[in-house]
Amino acid sequence: MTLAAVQKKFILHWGEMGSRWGISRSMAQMHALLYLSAEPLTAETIAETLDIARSNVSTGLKELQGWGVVKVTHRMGDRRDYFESLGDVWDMFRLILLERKRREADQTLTLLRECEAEASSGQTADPATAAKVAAMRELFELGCSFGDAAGKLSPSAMRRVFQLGEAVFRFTGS
Amino acid sequence: MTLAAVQKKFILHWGEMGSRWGISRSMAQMHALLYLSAEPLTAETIAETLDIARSNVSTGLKELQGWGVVKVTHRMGDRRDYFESLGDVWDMFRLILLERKRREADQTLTLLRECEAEASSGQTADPATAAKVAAMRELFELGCSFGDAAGKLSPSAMRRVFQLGEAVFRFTGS
DNA sequence: ACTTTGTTTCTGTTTTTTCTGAAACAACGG
DNA sequence: CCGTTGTTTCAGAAAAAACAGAAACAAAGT
Repeated sequence: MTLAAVQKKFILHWGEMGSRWGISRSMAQMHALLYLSAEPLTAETIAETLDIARSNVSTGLKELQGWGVVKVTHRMGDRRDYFESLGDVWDMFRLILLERKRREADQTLTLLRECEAEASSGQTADPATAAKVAAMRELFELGCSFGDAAGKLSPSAMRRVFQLGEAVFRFTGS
Repeated sequence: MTLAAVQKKFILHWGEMGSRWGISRSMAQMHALLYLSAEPLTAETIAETLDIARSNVSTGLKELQGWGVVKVTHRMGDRRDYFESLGDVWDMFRLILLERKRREADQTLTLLRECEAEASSGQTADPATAAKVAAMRELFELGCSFGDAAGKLSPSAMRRVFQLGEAVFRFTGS
């Protein structure tokens, strides 16, 4: 499989972005490739096209499936797994948002609650600490529930929220 | 300077979270320490407290100032720089959001526009690619302007948006 | 002007993360 | 039940990032 210049550019940038956000470069590249591809690809094809180890592809694909952004399909008379990305960008965005919240924000919120309890009851820390921790806890609490609500939106509803943009905030402010 | 158990816990977790989001562990720890601290600290104190190299602290503080979340202050009769974090979590959130958008999303948007132009005019790529790139470009476009709008909100307004949560989306859906 | 105090830059080291290739494993058809 | 085809696991290698310490640099007081 040969990539056009545009496709290469897109895939490389996607890989770069991934690595800045704590997602391994090759995994992000696989995702980009599958997203651009008109039809599902085999792990073998992906490995050849991106020139990365077969095993690495296998691991990455498993991980991408864990995020919910890649699915397996099959063809009649072909035992191989074919992989395809979600087609809808808004759906992908939604899934990544939710998953990331679940893995990181929820866990942080739990810890912040523990800290808050310790800080307010404990004698060791100064009172300022307790207040700071509480403020942070509130931010994460509100952020988590906001994220949950956003994650329930349909792709079209989410798109509309983004489109309205400032208008949404004007509504809130009034 | 000695840290209470709660403070250590908070700082270590913050460092961990940072590294998952592409921010170096030590920088995130410095930020956490300054956030918790009731008063501004010198670079020296930070280095001792967190047990990291003085030079590393210097670099990290510069970077944190670049993000706008840390400021320098001074004391009468003391030549040293004292560093303090922003006190308001919403303000910090806002700044990080904006800065991250500026550094990553804007740059991606530019690239996507280039790709879109190449994909639609060029002959090399299949038509599916052009459509996929265009959809992604739209997502980033709307996301960027939404981010800009959100970044203009005052801390209290932002807090209100988060609090309203689902209600905001119901408004949008109607 | 020089010394003291404080900050930054830079190079090499360490640590962490990512990736590879081989070997183990699984499933299916003949 | 064995060979073929495909996937996964794992230990070690490679790459990237983060970090330490020394040396250079800056500024201010004396």
